[in-house]
Amino acid sequence: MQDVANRAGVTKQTVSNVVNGRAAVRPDTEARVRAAIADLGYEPNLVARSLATGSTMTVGLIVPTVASPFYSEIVEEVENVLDQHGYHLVLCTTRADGDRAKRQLAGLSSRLVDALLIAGDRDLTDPLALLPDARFPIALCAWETQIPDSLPVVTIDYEHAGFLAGEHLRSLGHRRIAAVVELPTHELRLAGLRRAFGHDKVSDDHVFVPTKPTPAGGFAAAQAALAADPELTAIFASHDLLALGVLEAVKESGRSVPGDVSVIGFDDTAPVALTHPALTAVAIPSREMARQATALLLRAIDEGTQPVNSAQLLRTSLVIRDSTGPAPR
Amino acid sequence: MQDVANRAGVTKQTVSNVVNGRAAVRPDTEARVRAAIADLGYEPNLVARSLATGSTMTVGLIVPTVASPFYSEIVEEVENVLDQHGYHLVLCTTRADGDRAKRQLAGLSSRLVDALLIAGDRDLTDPLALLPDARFPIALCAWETQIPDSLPVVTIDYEHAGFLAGEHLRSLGHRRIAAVVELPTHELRLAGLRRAFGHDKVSDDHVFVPTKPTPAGGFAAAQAALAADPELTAIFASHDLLALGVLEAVKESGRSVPGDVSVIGFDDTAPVALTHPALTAVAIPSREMARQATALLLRAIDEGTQPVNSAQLLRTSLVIRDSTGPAPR
DNA sequence: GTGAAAGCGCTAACAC
DNA sequence: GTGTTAGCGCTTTCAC
Repeated sequence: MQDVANRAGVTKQTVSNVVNGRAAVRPDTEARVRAAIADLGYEPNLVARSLATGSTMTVGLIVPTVASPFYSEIVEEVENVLDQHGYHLVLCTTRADGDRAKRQLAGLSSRLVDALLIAGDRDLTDPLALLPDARFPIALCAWETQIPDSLPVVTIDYEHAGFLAGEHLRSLGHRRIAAVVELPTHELRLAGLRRAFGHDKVSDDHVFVPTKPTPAGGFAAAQAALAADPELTAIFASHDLLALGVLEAVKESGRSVPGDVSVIGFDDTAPVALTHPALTAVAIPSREMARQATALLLRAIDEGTQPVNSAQLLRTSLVIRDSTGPAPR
Repeated sequence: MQDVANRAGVTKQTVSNVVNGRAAVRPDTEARVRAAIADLGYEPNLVARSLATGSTMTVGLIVPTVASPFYSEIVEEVENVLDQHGYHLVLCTTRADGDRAKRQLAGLSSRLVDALLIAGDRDLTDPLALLPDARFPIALCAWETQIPDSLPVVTIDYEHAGFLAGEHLRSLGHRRIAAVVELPTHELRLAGLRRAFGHDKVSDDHVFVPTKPTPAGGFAAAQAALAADPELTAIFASHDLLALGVLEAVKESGRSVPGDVSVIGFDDTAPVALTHPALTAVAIPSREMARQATALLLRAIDEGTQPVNSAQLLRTSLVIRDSTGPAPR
């Protein structure tokens, strides 16, 4: 920068003004400076700028994984918003590894980021205690388990979403159902389902916990469910990837969907609209959550305050497609 | 830091030594410093450290998208390797937007990152000219179109991979096939397919370009293919997501897979092993590419040199599952 | 083993 | 409009 200043016959400060378009600079001076910048191939050092300004123009995002449509949609949406505002994204995936999550949290805490968004409570329920004293804004999104009231959060009412799914199945006449549910992560979804049916109708022996959060996991769990009760007429899956596997398992067993067995998913991410039959699912506004949470953080950065500490619950809705129908007689 | 030093009755330098475990510090001094750190809740400012050391412990990754299993696997693998070495990941997705890609490139160029990995050439073939003069290591991976010889790259022989798929189908007796191919992105894959069959066997009117790189896109393209030539016995899809849609479209048309029509995919990402029938696919070692490219960069950072400029081609293989079989008579 | 001084490259605040 | 001065929080070098 000093070199540029020398070459243009000005001071560093003027170069800075030109680069940042901040103060008014006389056109001919600006031209000289720009010429010098071009000649020398000068590019400002953002680290130095960050040290001087105290802002890194970077936001951290912690997600459980990126290899699931739900979270990859969130990542993309967050990055969209950040990009629009000139911010960069530091991505951390926790991968069901609490230690890793803690390590990442510590790493980001040291002023590498201007704000932090934590999406999904899978691996980070505990270390959250560390957070409230951070010196940058933090927000949570897609938070399912006990919502800490020390931090702002944008999420949905997962219990209600589960209830919606249950109500839909119940109103179609289903009485004998199974649930393929990741536990304890998705226990609220299950609780909602049970509220719709009455707890006894979805007793523990009709709840199947997949070994992996993948279609394969859902497939195996659904096979177990059908083996345990061949008479069941509907299966609830606690998220879309599981539902994909459930759908296959039901079809594989020779049953028709939804003629013999109805299948309902959860999240309504992009891939499920194309299954055959197209999957009915509770739609979670993941992109909207990501947008709002990110906006919350950017506003907080702007105003130099902690974000308003509120719990914002977005609405969920049921997207009825072709995988659910009336219970067979 | 000065506060900590005062409280412990030492200088900033000693605090620095303690924090970094660098020089030898007398145990009692260290204890006093650590106590002061704990009391004051001191955390080192990484930005200041970066300015002093010239290293940000951050690597940039540019990918077309994160909402596809192929790239999300790469992102996860890169982050794994970085995490192991104490590095952070700055993620940029280009989203089929050349301008956005250019902007991000420019943003990262200004010493925010210690190295840059560009995976996938979808949106960044052009601005690559800007790169060679960057002052940090850069590497490419999963590069399909003309490989620039100014930068190191870890990729596969896409033409050969396409050839493998073609050979497989040909050896099963298929003669009348269609290809669902993203163009121009995947033209090498198509070229390989054609080399196996002879160009005339996969003429342009048997090539269908999906409107979107999703299962839905593959579904529509396969429907068009089947409508155009109801007699075809095999369909090649230029990547897995398309193959998922192709599979559905074939089944939907009342044909059996692989009895009537064989389907072969490309990439062999996790989801395809669970389709029914399980998808045969050319396996691309995406995680291995990501690992090697990342390792290349970390080594270059370590040694303070540009990475060795080589084109490394990993091997591909065919994973034969249940979606391909002998051509019907 | 610890301290003192200098500097990383930039911006902020004010004087001219 | 532009120059001057100070300082962001750390590491580096070298003297002690």
